[in-house]
Amino acid sequence: MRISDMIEEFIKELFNDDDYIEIQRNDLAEHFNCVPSQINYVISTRFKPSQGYYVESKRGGGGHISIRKVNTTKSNYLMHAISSIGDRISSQEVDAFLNNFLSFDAVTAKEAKLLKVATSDNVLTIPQNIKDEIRAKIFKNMLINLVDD
Amino acid sequence: MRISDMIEEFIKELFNDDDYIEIQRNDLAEHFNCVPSQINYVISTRFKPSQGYYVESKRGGGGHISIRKVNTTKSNYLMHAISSIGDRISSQEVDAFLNNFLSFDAVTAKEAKLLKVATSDNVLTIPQNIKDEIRAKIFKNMLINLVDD
DNA sequence: AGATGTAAGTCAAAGAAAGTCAAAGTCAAA
DNA sequence: TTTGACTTTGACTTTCTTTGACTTACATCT
Repeated sequence: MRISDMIEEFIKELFNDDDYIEIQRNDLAEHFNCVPSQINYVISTRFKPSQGYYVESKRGGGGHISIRKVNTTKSNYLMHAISSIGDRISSQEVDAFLNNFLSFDAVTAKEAKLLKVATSDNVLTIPQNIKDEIRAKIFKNMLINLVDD
Repeated sequence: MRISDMIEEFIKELFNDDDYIEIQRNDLAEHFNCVPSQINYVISTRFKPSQGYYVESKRGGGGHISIRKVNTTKSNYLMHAISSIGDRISSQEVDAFLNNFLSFDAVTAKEAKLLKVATSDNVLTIPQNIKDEIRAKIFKNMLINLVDD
């Protein structure tokens, strides 16, 4: 397992029932025996706003990185997500959305699987320049069908 | 015996009782003393949805190829349909399939809706010459994920 | 205020895997 | 014996991760 994945997992476990945590970048890096900037990498790839997290930080003495889980109500969740998706989306971003949808029970596991497959890179073997655009269309249109039923 | 056949066999043996495996492309290539792209060849010719497999992969450090197998022993209705679909399919044909699936209760109404949307002409705004091909890929890959075993 | 130490941020290079595509090879069937 | 489908190979590309040198911001103590 990649070190980044372990760090991600570790951070996610820190949210115990709370929706807010603070971490020390250097401590965490030391704990995982990696360079501090690896923490930044993990945060910027796995705790983006599109993944349902809001991150702030403070430098200097007593500095820290704080991460807040943004939660919206289940009912608004999908609609909100749909409108936040632009004209293009990568498959990693789709994954991130799906993880959130699942943790908020906004979709079922089976639905998530279908959403993922229909938008996956392996399946969407079309030219790069239109891939993310088509993916966004498929994704959004499928999601619309999952809103209120 | 062809090297591709040996690789195919080897991979199939990795599913021990499980229906999910992860492989390292380079390791496997080394094990068989072949170029890594040979693995891609084997996977794309022998582990297609019509053969009951769903494939995903990740590049970069810690990357891998994952293959999920659908248990087709009880000659599932959907499975049968999947293998009957060729490399291309029109949206009318999709509709016909969906109607059948629904009347046989092979999929739920919601699932049918998702299948339809993901493969519809309105959503799949890509060049005519590849449209039916991509539609077939999306359709088959979604279906393989609905086959429950 | 200025100096000093403590944290976090940035960015690009290096490394690790997998993907693509087309040329060349093989082999059986027509 | 030619053809065409299938296989093998390798050069090149893309994606993701790890690492480290350097920068910026904040806090505290003279």
